[in-house]
Amino acid sequence: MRMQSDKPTLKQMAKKLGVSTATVSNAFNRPSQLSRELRERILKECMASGYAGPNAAARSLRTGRTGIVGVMLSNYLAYSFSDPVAQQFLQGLAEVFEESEYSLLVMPSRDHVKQVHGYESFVDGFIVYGPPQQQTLDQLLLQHKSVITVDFDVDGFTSVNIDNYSAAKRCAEHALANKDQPVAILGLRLIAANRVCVIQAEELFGKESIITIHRLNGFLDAAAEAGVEIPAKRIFHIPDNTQELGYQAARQALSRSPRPRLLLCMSDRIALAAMRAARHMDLRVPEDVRITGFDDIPEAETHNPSLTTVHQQSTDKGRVAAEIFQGKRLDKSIILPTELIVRESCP
Amino acid sequence: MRMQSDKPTLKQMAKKLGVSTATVSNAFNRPSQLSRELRERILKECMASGYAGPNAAARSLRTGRTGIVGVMLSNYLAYSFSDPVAQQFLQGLAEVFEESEYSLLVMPSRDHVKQVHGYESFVDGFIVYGPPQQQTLDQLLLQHKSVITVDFDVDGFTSVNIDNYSAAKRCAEHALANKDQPVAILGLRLIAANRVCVIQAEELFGKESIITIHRLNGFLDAAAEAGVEIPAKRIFHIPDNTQELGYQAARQALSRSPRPRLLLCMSDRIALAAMRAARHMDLRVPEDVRITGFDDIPEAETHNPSLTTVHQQSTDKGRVAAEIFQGKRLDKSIILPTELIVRESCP
DNA sequence: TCGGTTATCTTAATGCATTAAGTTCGCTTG
DNA sequence: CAAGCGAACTTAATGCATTAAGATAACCGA
Repeated sequence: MRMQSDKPTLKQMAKKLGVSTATVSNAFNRPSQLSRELRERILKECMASGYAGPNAAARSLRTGRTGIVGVMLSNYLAYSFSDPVAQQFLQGLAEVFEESEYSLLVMPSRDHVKQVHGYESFVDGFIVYGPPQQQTLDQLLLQHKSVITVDFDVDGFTSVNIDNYSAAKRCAEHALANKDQPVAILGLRLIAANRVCVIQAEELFGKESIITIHRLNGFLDAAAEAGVEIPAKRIFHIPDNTQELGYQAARQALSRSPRPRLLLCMSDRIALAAMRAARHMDLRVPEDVRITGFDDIPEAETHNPSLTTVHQQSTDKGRVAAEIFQGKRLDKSIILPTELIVRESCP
Repeated sequence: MRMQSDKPTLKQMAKKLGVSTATVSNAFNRPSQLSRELRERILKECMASGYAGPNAAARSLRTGRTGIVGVMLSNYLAYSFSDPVAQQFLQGLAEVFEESEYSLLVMPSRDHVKQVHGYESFVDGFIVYGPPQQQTLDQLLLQHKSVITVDFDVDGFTSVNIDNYSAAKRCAEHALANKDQPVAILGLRLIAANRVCVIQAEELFGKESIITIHRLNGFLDAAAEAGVEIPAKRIFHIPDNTQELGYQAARQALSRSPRPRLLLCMSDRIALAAMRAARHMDLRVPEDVRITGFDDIPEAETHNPSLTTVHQQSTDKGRVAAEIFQGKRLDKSIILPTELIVRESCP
């Protein structure tokens, strides 16, 4: 196959300059290996000839590294870029990787086929944020590159995570202390359905690895211990962490009779949407309905009323993942702390 | 140099399977070129042997493409991921590229040296968001790959932009209609200083290519036409689009005597910070001070009081850039429309 | 039965650069 | 002055896969 472009190659430059390829290569990569004058002459000529430096693919082929980290986001990219928690995570990642030689290759993990047989395997390793499909995981295992998983655990990979169960339980314990009933749960990605709905208890089997299930169990165990029953038909499944879907679910939940007096939400976004829904239904928060969130995104504090929620260090998750990836930390897997933040929405 | 890893290669797999390398390659890339049974046998054996597919660097070396788009953000990555406008832009990009074969390699454009001699040149082309250093631009020109610039224009590159001058002018015309004086401008990245300060008129020379200068000129021309004077010492430079810096600048501006009765801000983030500053100084918006923004980020609408601002289609910027990049649009450079949105902060 | 397809696989040229090891040569040093 | 050394280059092996073109055998229609 002929290259359509007529970009010069290192070899051509060497010939034109009357030096060896090694010397041209060194001019770009190891300045100490040649005289200053020659190096300058080479760089000047390259610039003049439109040679922008060694071909990255060829270089990588030789050296075996690319300087690129794959960031696999367990959702559509467009979605991830709009999610406050994912944004904070990316910020943390970027902060650390930016200081090293690494660039970030962001990719969604939905479509496993493209990813693994595709050009994405350029990367030196992966940071996997949220659980991808099993098939994608298998492929990742095959690549034997370094892989850090975030917000889920898989045997054989180092992970960065929080204790979702305990955090959720702690939050629910606080919220349930006032004995308000009934209680509804606005849950995120509990089952496979792609619309808002209540769940069937048996649908949850075999999904123990998902963080939202951990949170659900935390809620339910706290309820059980408090002697409060939360039937499956008061547990709502929301397929994605968006305002719109959260609003929808909240309206449904708040329309049930008897009306819930406490909404346990699995994310701040959902909780904020629920507050909006409550306002539109002329319900006061917290007087008529108490609401708790999860994540502690910036708006949780500034919103009126402010949101009682579980604080998690999303930015640190990114930082830590990046540091472990680069071997700047000795930890194997790590569990970051969380903290219950009590504010106005559920005092 | 010996590879430390013992990953199998396509050649080794071919040998082990007793077929040619071409056949193994075809098993991965062109299924129609071999029998179903053989293909399955090959893929199975590869999986079993831990061969995850053709080496991306080698493949790319042959084919000349990588399936990766470089997204060059004119700032620190961590910053860009936190900026609402950049986020929307990235969403738009992601939406379109996600549907094609492309992955996104995000990189900051601060440190030009690494970028261009580095592994980043893997990409098939660049989307450059915001103006990078001149040196980076020169390097980009050298690479003769396809380059789309966003929010700035450079000869030889296709661009996606808005008419910052007219939009700002239109906004200022509206705001100045009520003759409130004095007026201060909270400007973004007008000069090189890395702290909040007022500008010296002569510092602006030679920076005509920057969008914030266009906005500034729009503000100033509207003021001139309205017969309002805005001296340099009432034009504030804010080095980055953050709440904190915006707040700082707003406090400074509102502390001047006589106190400004109108703040023209170059971004919504700054404007929102200014509203916070005003509140902390017991000033009512818009009664005591009117405030306008730029961008129309989501919070502009939900904030109380809501923000008068210039709406720009940030997500579309990303979409359009991605489409042009892929040749799905015939446009050369394009100017997206903007719209003045009058809300409570400056009715 | 025979030339012509088709399906299936192989041969071998090629893409571009890195780098360990080797060569020159001028210069220091005992 | 011979040996030794360092600076400045060159040689050549190597990394891994793609793909046009060729080979082979089975199959097809007349």
